[in-house]
This record gives sequence, C-alpha cells and structure tokens, in this order.
Amino acid sequence: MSEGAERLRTLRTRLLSLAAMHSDRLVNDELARVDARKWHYAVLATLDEFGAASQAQLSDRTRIYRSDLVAVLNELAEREQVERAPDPADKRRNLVRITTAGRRTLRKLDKLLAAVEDEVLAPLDPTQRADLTSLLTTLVDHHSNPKSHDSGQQEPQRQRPGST
Amino acid sequence: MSEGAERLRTLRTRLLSLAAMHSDRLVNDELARVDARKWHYAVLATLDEFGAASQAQLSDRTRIYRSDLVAVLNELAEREQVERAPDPADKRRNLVRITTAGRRTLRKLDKLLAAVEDEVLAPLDPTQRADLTSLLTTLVDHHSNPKSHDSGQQEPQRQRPGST
DNA sequence: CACATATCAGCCAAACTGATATCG
DNA sequence: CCGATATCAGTTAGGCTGATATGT
Repeated sequence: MSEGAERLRTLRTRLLSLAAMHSDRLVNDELARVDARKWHYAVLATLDEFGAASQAQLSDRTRIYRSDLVAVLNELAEREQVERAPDPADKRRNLVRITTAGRRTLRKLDKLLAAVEDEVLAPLDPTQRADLTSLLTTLVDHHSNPKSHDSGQQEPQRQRPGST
Repeated sequence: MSEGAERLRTLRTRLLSLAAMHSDRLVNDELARVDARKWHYAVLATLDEFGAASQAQLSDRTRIYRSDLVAVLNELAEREQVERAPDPADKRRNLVRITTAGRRTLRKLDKLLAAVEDEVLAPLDPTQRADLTSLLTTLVDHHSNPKSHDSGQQEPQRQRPGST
C-alpha cells in the first residue's frame, strides 16, 4: 500500500514495549505464584545490597514512588521479611531492615527470577544475551543521567522533577 | 552486604522494563502534543500497509484488543483519519479505510516517531542500534511464535494468528 | 446451533499527583 | 519558616475479561 510499510513492525520503541510487556507478564505471573510482586524483590535486594535504609532512600534506589512504597513495606512487614522501626537519629525516618526470613525469600526469588530471565532470553545465545544486557544498560544509564556519555558516572539523580 | 549484590541492577527483565518505560513515556508525551496516541499510529500504519480491513483483522495486526479498538476507531473517525463502513460482503464486519487526511497524519507521525526513536537510542551508535533492533526482534518473534522447541504449546495465544 | 463480529460495561494493577502531619 | 519524611487519598491510562446483539 505504501512506502512507509514495515515501519510499525520495525519501530524500535514498539519492539521495546512489546518485549517488555511479555517479559513483565512472565515475571509477574511467576512472582504471583509465590505470593510476591516485583517491588518486593526490588526492596529486598536493595536492602540486602545496601543495608538498612530510610524509605526515602529505598524509593530512590528502587524507583518505587514514596507513596507506593508504604503499601509494599506493609506487605513485606506482614510477611515478616522486613522490619520497620523509627530511626532514633532522625525521628522523621523509618529505618527499614531485612530479616532472616527476608533473606531466605530473597534467595528464593533470585532463583525464580533467574529462571524467568532464562525463559525470556531463550531465543538468544550467550553472546547475544551479553550484548542485549550491555545495550539495555547503556540505554537505562543514559536516561538516568543524560549528560555524560558512557563515562560511567553515577549521580544521585532525581525522581520527582519539581513540585510546587 | 551480600554476594547477591548487583543482581537488581543487572536483572535483564528489569532493564527491559525500565528502558521500555522511559521510551514509552517519551513516545506518549510527544504524541500527546499532537493530540494522538500510539494506538492511532498503529492503526493508521497498519491500514496504510495492508489496506482496508475489518476490526478483527486490525486487532490481530496491531495487537489492540477488539474491545479497545472501538474507542480508538471512534477517535480516528472523529478526526476523519479513517472511515468505517459496513462490509457489504459480510454484514457483521466493518470495513475500515484510511483517508487522505489519515495518510497526511501518518506521515507526520512517522517523522515525529523517528525523532523520538532517535532520542531514545541517542547513546547508541548505528551498529549498536542495528544489534538492538535485531535482538529485540528475535525476542518479540519468539514470543509470538514459540514453536521450534519442545512440545511447549500454550494457549492459542493471541486472538487469532492467521485469519483470512 | 455453533461461531464470528462489533460494541459496551467494568475490573484491576500500576504509574503518578496532591495534601497533610510530623519532625529537623 | 523552610525542607524532608512518611502516609493517605485520589486520578488516570491501559491491559484484560465478560456479556450481549447481530449476522453467517
């Protein structure tokens, strides 16, 4: 019908969307099976990696909105995978810590997600997987930090632009 | 804190999600500026490429749910970018055709989306862009068509793969 | 009758915004 | 008073399901 044909099928923004949608669906479905959500994993992994933190810090590190983090932490606390206690040093803050049960869950989710990743990447060989990882990392890094090119610098970086 | 560190930052399913979220936001924002949505583009591009079609066909080709297509077509018809008329050959169907104004809009959106794509892919050189396109295409194709493997057959997956 | 088509009504998770009380 | 923090309430777009009326 026209010269512009094939544009839709090869539009990279669309390919990204479709691939992510598929991947997300698998991830969410598998996590749901063990009564978890991907935010749970993000929080547990971040706590394990960086140690106890305030909710504001967690929000920055996981990219979960502060308002949404409340519910996520409630869920995790219910499951006794994290503990939330006022920070004695600054009473505005809650200090969130991962528990032993949380670490156990984290290990389980690590395995589960590795399996999902493997399923998502099934059609790619190891070299292609490495390439994809590198390309996506470049994209994500650039977008978190659109100034320098691949100089590898990481700035604290904002989540919310400017409120009133 | 732990051995599993870095898992979150390098988790490919997460990288995919984050990259897509960023890309989607740019796409949606830019389209909103010209009073369009990405489904508009998908429909117009598909009509231009494959010619007039029923809504069921359009749904298959664009991956827009049939129920949602109704609203999209209403919007496009309002803007006089498509025409919707009963198919004389099968009165259950509507025959949807792109109009001249629709083609004009399509050309505009093509340019706009090319610019967005360019922004999204900014940190990648031409070789990397080609690699990414190829990798994503492999992923998307595989997921639409997970054959050529074990007996892993699932639900008839989409609505209808090969109609007509 | 079984099936396809278009349409409508509604659900739900998830991203996002705004307001408020508390504390530094 | 200003700024940060945690929390709550609410909006919205979008993916998805189910029911229905009509036609083959």
